[in-house]
Amino acid sequence: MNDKRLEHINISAFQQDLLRWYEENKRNLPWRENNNAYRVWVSEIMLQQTKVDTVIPYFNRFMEKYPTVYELAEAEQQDVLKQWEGLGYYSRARNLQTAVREVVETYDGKIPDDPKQLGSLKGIGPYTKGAILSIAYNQPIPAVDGNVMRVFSRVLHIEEDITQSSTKKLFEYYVGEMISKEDPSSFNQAIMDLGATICTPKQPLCMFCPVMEYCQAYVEGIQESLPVKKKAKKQQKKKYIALLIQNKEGKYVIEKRPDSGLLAGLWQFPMIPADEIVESDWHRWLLENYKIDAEIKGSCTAIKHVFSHIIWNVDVRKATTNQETVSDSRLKFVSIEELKEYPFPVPHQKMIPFLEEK
DNA sequence: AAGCCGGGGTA
DNA sequence: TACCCAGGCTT
Repeated sequence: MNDKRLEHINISAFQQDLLRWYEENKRNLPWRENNNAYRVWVSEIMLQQTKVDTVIPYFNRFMEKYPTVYELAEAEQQDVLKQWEGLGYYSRARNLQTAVREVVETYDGKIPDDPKQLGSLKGIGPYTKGAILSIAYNQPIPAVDGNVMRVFSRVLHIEEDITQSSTKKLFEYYVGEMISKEDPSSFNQAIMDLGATICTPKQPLCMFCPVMEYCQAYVEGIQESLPVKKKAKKQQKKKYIALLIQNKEGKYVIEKRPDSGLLAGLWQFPMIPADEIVESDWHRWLLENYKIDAEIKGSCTAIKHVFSHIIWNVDVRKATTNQETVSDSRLKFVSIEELKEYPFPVPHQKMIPFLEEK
């Protein structure tokens, strides 16, 4: 391999300075109370593309409701999604439960410490596999995420585009060379803490960095221009009309989204794709697609919601119907109280306060 | 390799 | 706005 970047660095001294800093400065986080593999696993899934502060309350609630793999394995998927409501990337929740069920059935409830077995579980990719093996089982395996690539792109002056999959393998190689064989758990977590608190994306606090003397980018004064990352393309915009359809019993129509794709398995208020359907056709379109005959009223609020790859602009309108039942099995009439038991995506949660309003 | 998949926080 | 975040799955 290409070890030029490692020639100038004293790996053992780097490890020592990093680990000493970590011991004194590590963050006090709920999933660090112990190294229980299930807790590590759940935390790592929740932390995918999600900040620590966002995860903490979800993690605590989740652990209270599902303390071990057995409670989670036996839960209803809709209840798990309700626990995940607002956290995003809902396939994480579905995959986690699928994997937990496999652990219960195939491994007698014990989370595998074998890399091949662990990595074959649904939702456990290269990063999460490395994180669980190192943190829970103290195996010297890299756990390369965006944080780690940022830190090492600077320490080793690596200019490869970190959005490329080949680049991730390069970092896995280097971390494999650098990781402490005595305390891989602390090493991996130390890099994460360093990336989150000091080696930040913008204006890194190099003055407080425990490994600044080993950092090639700092020596060259180019830490702000690393890592190199290709720009993401802009999101496409989509317009919808969301309908709060009330019947004479005061109940509202909600709809379960398909089992795959965006917001899979979550519930929402019926939506008309306003890019495709002109206003004069709304009533007919609703009748044909939802089998609901409703009188659509004026707009009561507008909601903009930015996803990673789409932007929704939703015009929310009240509507009334004389129907008391719906023929489509993905549809339901529910009271405002009942509605709160269903998992809703955030943009639709924001519509709920407008239900009671007159 | 590129696209899909949420939501919140920051400069 | 734009960018970022303890990524993985599908195509």
